[in-house]
Amino acid sequence: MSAPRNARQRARAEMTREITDVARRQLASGGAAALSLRAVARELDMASSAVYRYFRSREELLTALLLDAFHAIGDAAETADAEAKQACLSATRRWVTVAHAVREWSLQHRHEFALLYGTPDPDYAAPQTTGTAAARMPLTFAGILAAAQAAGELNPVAGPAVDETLLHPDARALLPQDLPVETAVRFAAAWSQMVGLISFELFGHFHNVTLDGSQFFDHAVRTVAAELGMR
Amino acid sequence: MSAPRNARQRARAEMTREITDVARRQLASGGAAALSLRAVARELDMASSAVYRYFRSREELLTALLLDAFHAIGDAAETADAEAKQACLSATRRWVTVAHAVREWSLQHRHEFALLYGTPDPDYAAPQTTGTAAARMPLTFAGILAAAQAAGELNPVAGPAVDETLLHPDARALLPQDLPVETAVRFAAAWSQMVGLISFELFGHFHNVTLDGSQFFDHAVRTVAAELGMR
DNA sequence: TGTACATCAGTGAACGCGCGTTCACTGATGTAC
DNA sequence: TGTACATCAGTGAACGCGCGTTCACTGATGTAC
Repeated sequence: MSAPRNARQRARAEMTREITDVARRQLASGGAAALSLRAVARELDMASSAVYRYFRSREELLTALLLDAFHAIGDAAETADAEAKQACLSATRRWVTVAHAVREWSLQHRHEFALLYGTPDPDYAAPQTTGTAAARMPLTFAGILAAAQAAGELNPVAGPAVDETLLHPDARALLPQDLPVETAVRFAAAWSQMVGLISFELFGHFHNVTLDGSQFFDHAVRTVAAELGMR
Repeated sequence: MSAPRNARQRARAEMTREITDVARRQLASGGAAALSLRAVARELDMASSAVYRYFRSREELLTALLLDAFHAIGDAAETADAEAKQACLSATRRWVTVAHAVREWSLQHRHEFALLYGTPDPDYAAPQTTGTAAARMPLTFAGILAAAQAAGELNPVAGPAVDETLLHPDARALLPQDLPVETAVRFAAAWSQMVGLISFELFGHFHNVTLDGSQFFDHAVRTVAAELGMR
């Protein structure tokens, strides 16, 4: 992962970037199913076989796009959170701000969002380990909750008791160890429901539900944040 | 829509059913993208062109499957609700029971669920009007909320004020006119979040969140029901 | 009841399309002496 | 600095695949007289 040393390596890095850029555009306009190596090569005026110098298969190219997208949505969340933090917003308002940023990114990158959180492509087995990329967005929300707790601004929530084993250790690890497990479970549900809401809107299932997706989302997210016990 | 009169019409009805059955099986095993008229014809030992006597295009066949699936998930919800009603369960328990029934159907029919609530297929424009089919499942939940209200067992919910225009008239129409708009909005959000949770689990995004999808879902749905003000 | 005609299910070949991937190759860039 | 060899980007043809849809046709079923 060191910097490219000579002309050949620089050219290689640039070509790789051009290929993923074109591929991302094609993904954006027609979804993962519409992404074809041949079409990418065509747009770059090269033989389709040449792409194989850069990616061993269509699957490997898709994986690169998947990782990029995880980082992009993570960036969107982190950037919005940094601004919210600087503006000294309350935990609830930070949460809502970041949620809107994630929704906006998703609206502007529907097919990339679909690649991350939509119906999986039966012909494409997403890699088991997406490293830290996939965790960045949820981790941003976890950070907000953690900050609220650290500041002693987290009200305990009422609700059914839950078992420690309900949460996956990986999910538990995102959150402070001293956070009550009830709150941790609520957090996981809140995050899932938020992403679920975005899917719903993106995939067109809101047409008969609300006339104002943004306001509806705002309301839902605000409610969820309150129920997490944040101020 | 009258009963078939003669042998030819009976044969036609039966053949149509056979085609949709085979198509549904193929949809179930590989998703909408993997459904091909040629494969269906092959499985039925007929020329691929023969299918065109029954469906004018692949799209028309998919639409038939879509409608079937809406009815099937509606059936699952209504059947569970009828049992819950007969067992005189509380509104909350009715809600949770039906939610589990919907989840179970979805787990057993992943690809059909994906057709209804997953990433839309760019090559397939789902019909604008799915008639009453699509409404059956949400309507079942609306009925539970309405019954709770009619019985005076609905606590008012606290939360941000909302505008009447936030909800689509179609969604509003599912619910009693005298239901507070705040509750109506919460209902819409609750239903969307529930379907969103199911998508999430089905599409494999829960692997790192929970170890027990059913229990996690139970917890989330129970919480949501409580927040709707049901007992 | 029988005949003439219309309807319609099903056939098989064909059209035109695009895909992922492989392979032997050419020619340019990089490296070791 | 120059030469010999190795590395590697890119080419173009080919393989093998499957798809949706159309079309002229055959032969069976249904209908009107």
